[in-house]
Amino acid sequence: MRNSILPNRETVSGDAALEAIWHVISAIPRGRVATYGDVARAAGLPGRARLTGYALKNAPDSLNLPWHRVLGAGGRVSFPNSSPQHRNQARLLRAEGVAVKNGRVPRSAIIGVDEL
DNA sequence: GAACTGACTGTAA
DNA sequence: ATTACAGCCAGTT
Repeated sequence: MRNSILPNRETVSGDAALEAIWHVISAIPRGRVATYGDVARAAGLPGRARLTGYALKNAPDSLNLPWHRVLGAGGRVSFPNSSPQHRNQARLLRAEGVAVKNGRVPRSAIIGVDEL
């Protein structure tokens, strides 16, 4: 069912999964980061790292989601090094005390599933 | 329903 | 370290 009854939603289907993902991301403490895979796993969606990306892209701004705290595996920024998005993310992370070095963050800043 | 796409990941060259 | 490639699973076309 493609939520055709929902009035103000724009064709969102995996609502539960997206909400779970958003919830996990919102729970990431300031100054820390998590990986897509770990977020998905913590949301009860093992193996759906990509879905995490989808959820993030599709996330409404009204949620004020800390999207910048979500990085690729090994604490890598999932955007091209020269991309404005990448720079923005790095800036936001540094603003909360996370050292971003060449699109990378220290392992110590990355938190595991159990801490999510 | 097949094919394409992706804010992913891990392995190999 | 970089690039390629193959799994991966859902959502979109």
